[in-house]
Amino acid sequence: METPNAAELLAALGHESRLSVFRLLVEAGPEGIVASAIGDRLGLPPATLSFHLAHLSRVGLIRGQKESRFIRYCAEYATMDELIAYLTRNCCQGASCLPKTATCDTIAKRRQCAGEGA
Amino acid sequence: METPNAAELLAALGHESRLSVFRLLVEAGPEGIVASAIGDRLGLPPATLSFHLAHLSRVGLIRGQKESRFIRYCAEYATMDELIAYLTRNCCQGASCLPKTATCDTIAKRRQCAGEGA
DNA sequence: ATGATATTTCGACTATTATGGAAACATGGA
DNA sequence: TCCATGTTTCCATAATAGTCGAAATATCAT
Repeated sequence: METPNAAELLAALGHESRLSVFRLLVEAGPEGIVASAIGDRLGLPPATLSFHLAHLSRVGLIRGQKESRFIRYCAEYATMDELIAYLTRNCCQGASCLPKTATCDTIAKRRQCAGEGA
Repeated sequence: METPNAAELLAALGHESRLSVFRLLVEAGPEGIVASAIGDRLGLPPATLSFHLAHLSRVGLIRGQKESRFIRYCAEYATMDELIAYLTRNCCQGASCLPKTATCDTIAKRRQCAGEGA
C-alpha cells in the first residue's frame, strides 16, 4: 500500500461492483472470502472481478492472501477508518456532524485480518 | 436531487478537482462561494469548473443559488452526513470503528445554506 | 442599446476506465 | 504426469469521463 490520497480511495469505492465487493468483505468479517466466492455472489466473470480486486488492493482497501490455490480477501478496516476520518474532518471542520452515527465508543476494537501481522 | 446511491456520491468525490471544490465549500461554510472565486482559487478554467460543479450538484453534494449575475455554491452537509453514515454502517456493521474521530456530539448543528428553506 | 462580467452549453477531442474471452500461470489431487 | 480448478494477465474493444476553447446566455452598469 502506497499511501493513496482520499480521492483515490473514494474513486475506488465509487463503482458499484467494487463497492459491492467491499461491502461483502466487511460483512464477511476478518475471515474474509475467497475470490471465486465473491464472483459467484456478485455474478462477476473472473477477469472483471480480478480487475476490481486489484484496484481495491492497490489503494489498500482490501488485502488478499494466498491459501493453497485460492486467494482469500479481507477488508482493510484501517484504511476505511482513515477515509471516514478524513471525510469527517473535511465535512465538519473538526466538529462532528454525524447525527445518524451516534455510536461513538473510541474502542480500538481492532479486527485482525486472517493471518495478519506476519 | 434524486436520491443518488452511495457509489454515485463516492464517485463524485473520487476526483481530485471535485474533492477540492467540495473541501473549499466546506471550509467556506454556510456562506458558500461564488463560482468564479472557486475557479480562481483552484485554477480551473470556467468550462471545466462548470462541468464539475454540475456533477457535484447533480448528486446533491453541493447546491448553487443565483445571486445577481453570480452563482453562489455551498456544501450540502446533509448529503455528506448520509454518506459518512452509510460508510460507517458499512465499515463497522453498526459498531463504531472510528478511533480517529473521537468527537461525537450528536448535536444537530444544522448549518443553513445561505438562503435555504425557501 | 452597448459593453463588461459571470456562467453555462456546445462540440470536438483525449484520456481513462470497464468489460470479458482466451491464454497463461499456479496449485492440488489422482 | 495429467487433469481439474482458481486466479491472473493479456488483449481488443466498448463505454464513460475529463478537458477546455469558443459560442451562447444572463445579468448588471452606463
